[in-house]
Amino acid sequence: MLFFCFFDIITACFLNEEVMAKQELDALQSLETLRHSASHIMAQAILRLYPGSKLGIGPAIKDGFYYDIDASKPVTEEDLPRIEEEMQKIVNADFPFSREEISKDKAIALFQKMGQPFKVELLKDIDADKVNIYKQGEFEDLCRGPHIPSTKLLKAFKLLSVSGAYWRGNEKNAMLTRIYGTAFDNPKSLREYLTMLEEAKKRDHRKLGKELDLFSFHEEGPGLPFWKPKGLMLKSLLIEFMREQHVQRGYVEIETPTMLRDILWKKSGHWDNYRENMFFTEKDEENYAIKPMNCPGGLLVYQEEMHSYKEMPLKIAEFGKVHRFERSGVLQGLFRVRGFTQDDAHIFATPETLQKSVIEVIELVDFIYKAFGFEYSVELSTRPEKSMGSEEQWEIATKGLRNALDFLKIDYQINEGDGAFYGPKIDFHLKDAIGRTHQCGTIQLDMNFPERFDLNYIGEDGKEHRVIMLHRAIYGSIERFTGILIEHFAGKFPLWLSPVQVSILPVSDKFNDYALEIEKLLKKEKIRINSDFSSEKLGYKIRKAQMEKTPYMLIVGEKEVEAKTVSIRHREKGDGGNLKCEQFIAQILEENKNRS
RNA sequence: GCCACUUUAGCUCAAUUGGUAGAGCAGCUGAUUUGUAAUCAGCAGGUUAAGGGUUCAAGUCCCUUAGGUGGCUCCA
Repeated sequence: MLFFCFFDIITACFLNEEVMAKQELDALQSLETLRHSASHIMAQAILRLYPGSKLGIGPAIKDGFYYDIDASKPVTEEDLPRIEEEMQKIVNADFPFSREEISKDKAIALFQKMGQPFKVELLKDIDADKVNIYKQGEFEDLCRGPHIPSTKLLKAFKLLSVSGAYWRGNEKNAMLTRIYGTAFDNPKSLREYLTMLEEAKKRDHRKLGKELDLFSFHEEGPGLPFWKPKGLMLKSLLIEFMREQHVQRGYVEIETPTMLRDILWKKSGHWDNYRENMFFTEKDEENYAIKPMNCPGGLLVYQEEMHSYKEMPLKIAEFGKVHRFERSGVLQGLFRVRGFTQDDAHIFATPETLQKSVIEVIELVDFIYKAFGFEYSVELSTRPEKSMGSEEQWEIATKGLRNALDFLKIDYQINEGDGAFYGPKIDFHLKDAIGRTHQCGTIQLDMNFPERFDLNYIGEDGKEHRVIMLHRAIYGSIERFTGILIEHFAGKFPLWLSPVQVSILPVSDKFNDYALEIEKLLKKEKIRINSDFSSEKLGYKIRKAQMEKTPYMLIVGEKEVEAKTVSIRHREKGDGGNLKCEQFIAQILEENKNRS
């Protein structure tokens, strides 16, 4: 079908048969090609409007494309419409994309002459004799291709934002201007994508956090969230949910100090490897570090006594508040903060109990994520270049994780060389209501700490053995997870998570007493309620409760007082008729219990 | 940290080319006693993020600081 018209002609001829075979993949590929061509067209437009600009790279990315440019004049978001107009002219001109293969030396000379130093630098790094030059109209660019046959095929595009980006991502290099855009093969898809972006903006947890009065930030503490009553309720409920699971699954819980002397951090290796990200404080000539992780403190607890293989796996949880110095530019709402609570746990295992322990954690992750309606994907990361331990240790450790995944028949992707320096790990990426993914849960096998802290247990043979240690977090950062939940539910939390579950709305203050009676009954059942005794009309009270996204509204007036009932209004289903108060309580308790 | 943008009442936003800072909502007071998404009236609310400069005159132009937003290899 339409697929190959998006390929550059030569490639298309080559791939013709295969293309037919793998339509889906090729649809993706054609979109990628289209976007890549869009980035070339944008570069052409920019060179027209900003002559003398130097081009970096301009790839297609997941949802669009970008081009990095050292612009001759600063480019701001206000300039984007003009650039779009110029791009449209290029599209209308129907320039064919043509490919030419030339020698690398010739290409270097060509781009030198064109005054494109970044391209020259790229060329010098290319390990081939021949390179491709793509041309459309007066514009030519070094490019692997493929491209669409003609500029006219770019039917739906939009430039989105301008930002800074270091040349080749290195802070020591020049800062270029990166212009982001997106393109689709039809206007409808583009519209849908832009609508999705709008939708994402509406459910931005920073916006909803303010509107729903959940949390705040202050200049006095950049990256340090303040939890307000309703937000803290959310956070506490998440912790409570996890604690219930801990009890079910044989965890114990501890709490270790927020700050500990530097000697600990020197021993743990944080002093050498993580100091840049830590906060420090000093008193009586002693240096203290505010903990960026809970593990070293937890290890001191482990070390307090002898451990037997009989207690393994030993599962020690800690909802620890950690602080990390994140660079000011990377802070982002609750997603990236400097102080956060982890649902941390350390599991100490023997080689015999390792696999079982991993399986248990994976099952817990599955249970928790499903409770929120998240789908998720799993990644296994293996030994990186710079790492500690023997090949054999890594082999056993990685196999332990892999066997657990295989045992549970879980699909996972392998990230070769992406593990931590101290061990392999399994990461969980959850998918939210509008298709975005977030990395949250992690299981990391640690071969470093048991060595450094000489952590042992007494085996069946009466001898000391090195213990195996797992770090695990399921929410990850509770702050971040809360942010994700806010966006996932767009602020409409399920009943069990709603800070206010029921609003009681008397039709007029004549019925306040009856409302108070109902309130009492609900409070007894620990239902979180909020009554509106203001002298406003019912419509106003409903609107207010509705905007606060309260799941249930109970309207009480003359009819209800007489019949001893409540009129139920659900935030989405609307008027739900009248029920006896006890009936409503039974219903809501059931819903609450099921976390549905 | 770096690049660009940004910061006006508690919140959302106005304020011609530089010429006395406004509105809605929220708050408070009063009236109203209300039936499924906003009752009416009045009051109060600001060193325009902070500091400096240019100017007869700065919310508006320039500089510094702080906060926020979008980004900072998804590798021709």
